[in-house]
Amino acid sequence: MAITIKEVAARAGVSTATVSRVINNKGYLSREAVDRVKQAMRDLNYVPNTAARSLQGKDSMTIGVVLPSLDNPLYSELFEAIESKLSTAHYQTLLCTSSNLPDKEEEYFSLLRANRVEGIITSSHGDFLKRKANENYPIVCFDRNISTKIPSVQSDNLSGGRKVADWTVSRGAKRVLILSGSTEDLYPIDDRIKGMMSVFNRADIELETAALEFDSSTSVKALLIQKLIASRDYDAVCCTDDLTALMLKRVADAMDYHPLVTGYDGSDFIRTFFPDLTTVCQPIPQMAELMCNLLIEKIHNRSYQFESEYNFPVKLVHE
Amino acid sequence: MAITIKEVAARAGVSTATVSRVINNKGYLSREAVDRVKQAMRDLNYVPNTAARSLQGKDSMTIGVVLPSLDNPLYSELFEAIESKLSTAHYQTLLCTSSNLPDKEEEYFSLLRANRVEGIITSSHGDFLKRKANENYPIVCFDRNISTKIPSVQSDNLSGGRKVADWTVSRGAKRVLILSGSTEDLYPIDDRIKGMMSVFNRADIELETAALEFDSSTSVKALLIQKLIASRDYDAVCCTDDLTALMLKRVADAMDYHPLVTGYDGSDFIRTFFPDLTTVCQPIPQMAELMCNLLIEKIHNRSYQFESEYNFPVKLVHE
DNA sequence: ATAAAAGCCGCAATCGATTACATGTTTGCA
DNA sequence: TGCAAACATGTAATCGATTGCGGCTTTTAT
Repeated sequence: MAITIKEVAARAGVSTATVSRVINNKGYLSREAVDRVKQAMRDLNYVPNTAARSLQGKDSMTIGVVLPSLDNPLYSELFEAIESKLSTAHYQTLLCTSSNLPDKEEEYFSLLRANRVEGIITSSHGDFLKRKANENYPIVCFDRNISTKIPSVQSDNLSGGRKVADWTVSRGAKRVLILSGSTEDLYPIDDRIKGMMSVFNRADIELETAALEFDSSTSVKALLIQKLIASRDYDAVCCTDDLTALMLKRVADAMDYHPLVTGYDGSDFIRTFFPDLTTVCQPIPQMAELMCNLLIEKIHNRSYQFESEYNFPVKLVHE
Repeated sequence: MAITIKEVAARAGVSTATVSRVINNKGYLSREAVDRVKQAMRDLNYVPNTAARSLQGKDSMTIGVVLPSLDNPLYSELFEAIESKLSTAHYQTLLCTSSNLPDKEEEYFSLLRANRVEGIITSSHGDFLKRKANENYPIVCFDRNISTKIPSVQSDNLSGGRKVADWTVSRGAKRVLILSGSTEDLYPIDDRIKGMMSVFNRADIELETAALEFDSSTSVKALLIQKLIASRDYDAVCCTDDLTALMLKRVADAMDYHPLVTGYDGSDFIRTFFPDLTTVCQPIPQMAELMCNLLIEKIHNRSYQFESEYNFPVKLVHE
């Protein structure tokens, strides 16, 4: 068994209280006591038991983040922005990824709460979140309308969808494929598509839609895409996220087929390394900052009432 | 304050002992007691306090990961691979990112240990790790030779460097720039450069080296790179990581200057979306798996002695 | 019918540290 | 010299959960 404070106290010939004071450098201490305790700690190779310490119930000053995955730079940038913001507010940040599995999401929620995080930022859509909605525990969602009690910080997906479609129409497209990166009926993607459709329908565009299985490997996705565009029927493909757009571009390029392509998300990474991809850019750092501020506000004041949605404007970027 | 076992017990009309038995499914329990306790836990949204539990010597079944950042897909893929592997071994995983700040690394180490993680996987190089080396606490490093007591799981950086250089020479380069993504004298990058140099020197190549500040923004980096290659003096640039290589390629393309370019790391993401970048591919999933296995072994058997290095072979990929 | 076994559950000690409070000693200053 | 403030340290309660022990009740077996 590991050395405890008692053994240190015994060896130094003082009480455990004095040892604790030395460890925390708190209260009055004589030079001599400090020396003796420190010597004893060194002699015994003492390491304080952190579990016992945190049982004393101080604030953990820690916030948890649950994201589906880090494959998409959107999420890694979001996390980095959150971490950085929370860090300046003297909070530490713990991240868990759920691979989009609802069970895992819930398990990680429990883990974080068991570890006494003071609040959670998430992009989960698990139903269990609905159940948590009434707890008044500080939770903020990224781009997920779970409940009126849990705020969704999001960008204006409808408007983003419209902008993409406007641009596509303005470039003269007549037959368009809307390609979703996920088969699930997810909230934000849904709105993006709605936005696109509202424009395309009015413009009398020939429209088709398709979706990829979220958890397919990249090579399977490539094959699916290949099948979808084998007919070369479309003169534009509007994707609901950048990675899908890039994948499509690659596959199409290989076929020497060059439809207009648009993505969605506009992470820094994508814009740096694929500046010629037309995409809708979400203000990730600002969204991260708002989520952090909302969460901290709620932590300090449990009766704080969130709005149910916070919408950020988006902008279309193209070469 | 959070709900404790006492309040659950009160609401269910039983003792804390019974609640604890329900939680741990241990000892004799009546159907009725179980139901009442579970209901009370649900009603109160009870989450057990891990600190208190681990004070009783319970395992947390949680492992911590500390990485410098998630900007590089190398790290996000590494993390995803670790999480997935640990998940099948019934461990949960917590991630912290340190922005390469030694103080933050140390703080996050303390945080993770306070949360009773059973071991830590990290890619930190903070000196504090050296101090921890003697504690016999389970730690495994990714690509960092900190101490003989802490194993470094890495790929063969020397050989990777040589492969890059061989390829560059075979393509007829005469004047080469070695461009490092970091000014710090970091272990793995160092070896990569050594490997490159050993080949270039023998082949009588005109060689220069340069390094970018690690924490500059992408736009600042682009400017620095622009300055470095303004003379168009090199017919090849060997970078110590893929992101630097991509950045260089972009800047050079914009100048209509097309030297040979090589990267290093070979993450899935880069290979999928930049298949024509010549790079050295590290077996990330395998490395992640070994790190997990080593850590778990050490957790189960504290007297297990690690090797000080585990080297994986690398392969050069080019179009 | 009756003892032994099994089932159910509460009391209270325990884990290792922190800290309010109490007690005793010095020091400072009028 | 006297008395309050500052200093030094110890005692014991406390944090939240676990668990050995013991007592009471219900089965089971003979």
